[in-house]
Amino acid sequence: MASIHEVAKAAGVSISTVSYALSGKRSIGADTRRRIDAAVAELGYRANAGARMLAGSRTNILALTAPLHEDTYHPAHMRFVMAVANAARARDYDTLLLVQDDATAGLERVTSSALADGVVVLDVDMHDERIERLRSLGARSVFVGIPADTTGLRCVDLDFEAAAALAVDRLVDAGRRSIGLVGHPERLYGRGSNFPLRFRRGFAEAVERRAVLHAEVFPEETQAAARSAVATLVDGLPELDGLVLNCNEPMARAILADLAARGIDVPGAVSVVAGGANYSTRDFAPPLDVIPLIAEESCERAVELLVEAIEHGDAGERVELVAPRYVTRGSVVAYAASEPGPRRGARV
Amino acid sequence: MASIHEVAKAAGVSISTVSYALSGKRSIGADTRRRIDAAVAELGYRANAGARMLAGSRTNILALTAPLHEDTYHPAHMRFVMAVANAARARDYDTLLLVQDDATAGLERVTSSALADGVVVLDVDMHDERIERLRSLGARSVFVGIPADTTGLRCVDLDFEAAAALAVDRLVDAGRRSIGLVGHPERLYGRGSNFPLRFRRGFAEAVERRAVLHAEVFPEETQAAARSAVATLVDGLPELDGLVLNCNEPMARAILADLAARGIDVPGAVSVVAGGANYSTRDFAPPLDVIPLIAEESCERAVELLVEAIEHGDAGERVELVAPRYVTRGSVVAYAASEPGPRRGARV
DNA sequence: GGTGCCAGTCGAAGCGTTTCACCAATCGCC
DNA sequence: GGCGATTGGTGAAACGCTTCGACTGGCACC
Repeated sequence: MASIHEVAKAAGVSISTVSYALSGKRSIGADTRRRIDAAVAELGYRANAGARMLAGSRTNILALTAPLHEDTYHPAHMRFVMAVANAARARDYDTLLLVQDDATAGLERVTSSALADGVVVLDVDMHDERIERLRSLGARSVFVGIPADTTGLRCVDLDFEAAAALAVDRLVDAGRRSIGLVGHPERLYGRGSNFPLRFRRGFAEAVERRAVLHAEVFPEETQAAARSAVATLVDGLPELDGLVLNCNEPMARAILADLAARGIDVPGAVSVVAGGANYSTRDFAPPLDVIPLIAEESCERAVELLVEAIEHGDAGERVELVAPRYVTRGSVVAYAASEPGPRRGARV
Repeated sequence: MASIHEVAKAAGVSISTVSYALSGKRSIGADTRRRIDAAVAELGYRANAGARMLAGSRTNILALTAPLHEDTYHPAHMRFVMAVANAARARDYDTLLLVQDDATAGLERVTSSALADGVVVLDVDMHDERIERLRSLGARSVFVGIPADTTGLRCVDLDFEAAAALAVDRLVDAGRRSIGLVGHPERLYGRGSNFPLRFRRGFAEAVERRAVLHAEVFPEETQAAARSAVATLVDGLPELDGLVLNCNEPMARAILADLAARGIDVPGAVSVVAGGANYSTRDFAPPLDVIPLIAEESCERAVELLVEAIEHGDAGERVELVAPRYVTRGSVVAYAASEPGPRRGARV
């Protein structure tokens, strides 16, 4: 309510002095500064946002475009939204939420009305319509996820290919030679949500490179599909002794439950790793080794990049892949020395 | 980028005419309007947000304060956030997200800098610290949830007491006489998230009023707790033939699974209703009758109330309870005529 | 043919900042 | 002791919009 004018009067200085004292863009005498601080505290002064935007041509607001697809996994989505908002706040930015149809349409509004200084793009599709939109608007933006064509784009994401490779490597290093992949439902790969695709590619390359047997399944998100997925793997890969999970939490649990029901010992007979998982595997039975997908990590880096671009006018293209980290919880073990053969022994 | 000045020049009219044409606050000649519209389209004009805020002293932004407690159920939380953002957009408002510690601290910032026109408060505690904060800031706000003291507050929420009563009534009307309640973990009632409390109270009153046997359990969110909860109910209420669920989805599933494991037939032996549920019960086995907690309903009404207050300066206090709706899916049935006795018969 | 009214248009005064250009005093240095 | 640099301060010009008051024709009415 109080304006900078009143603060200036109360402190006995000019308006511009108050502005400089508050922004820190010029040095201010110690005494003057004290009087200004006192006046600000006294009056509970807070710069008017609209005036600041108008004069400063900066809003300190980031738009967050977060559509919700039918197949979006809500808890994960939530984490990313929160993570962006927190990262923004840490750099003194507020976050404007663009959801549903407005996730695309709203870009024009907030961008060309200069409501937001930049845009954080969540849940990126391979050929995302927001890419073109943002390009034509000339808006500063950062993508959390990697679309097909990244020219001119700022992107951050977990390195899913490396994550898949890491999972395979650990299993192979533990002596596993027949490795299955449980991926997302097939249709996801079509639509072009791209991380499943990258993980899948990473897996394919890794099993090739390590020259091990392998099989892949992409079950729908039902218990029945989980069961038949396990059946497919076991039938198709009789020596199955390693499993990489790149699916949602309920599916991961269902797979484990089915393994247990079949009397397949984890990790003895089949060692298991969850890769690119946005959930905790600590309370799984057994707790799973995991290469986590940490929302905070990607989002913080993304916001950092965007804010840098906004404040220092950095141009351009940049794709940053966050290196995967392996968390051991005991679900991958080497074969016991006394038991050189694979699963068959343990199975009985 | 283009300013109103350029639009005015292009249309051959004055700035104020453009402003009036765009806001509709004064009538405009048909021809003038046409020229202005053409110029706007041509130039891709969009009013500068900062300037508009400054001059109009309205921002068309709603702040959404949505802290995430440890025990917040993410998917539900997500729904409410989305619902608010959508409702706001439908009324031409944008949504600024205030999360975590900023959920409280940010209120001062966005409010006294006139960044937001009003505040939507989510996840309301019985004695929420944001209440005092908002009161002292004199900010327009609406609470989705009902705190202990509602004087001077605008609140909207599902009528959980009525929901509980409705659940009990349906069971009793179906001839059920021994009704159990599965609530939230005990600590939730202490902390003062208030809807569990209201549901619990509604249940207590209803079973009293209908004079039926009853028991209540408040399991932690684990499978083991679910099992022991069922055990407690069955032991404490040997004739148990009706069950009201006011818990999260995983717990509800776990309870059903345990009933099945015990060979207790749903709905024959025990009829079940989920009350105030924020999840779908359609794919449950069996699908459950439900009194849904619909985020969109509460949030839309809340935003409507808030926007009304902002735009028409409506003052004050108002508590609106959304009437519960009962959705039948077949998990509540009357006893078969041939089988007057309760559960025992069906159990064998 | 006044009088009053209304629709349509305009000019200009804010709104509350930031920032540029300018000035005065002080300081260090040869 | 004179000169340039530095420090701390000021006034005023933007920034791009909304809105008030004033103005002008045209129209209806008696």
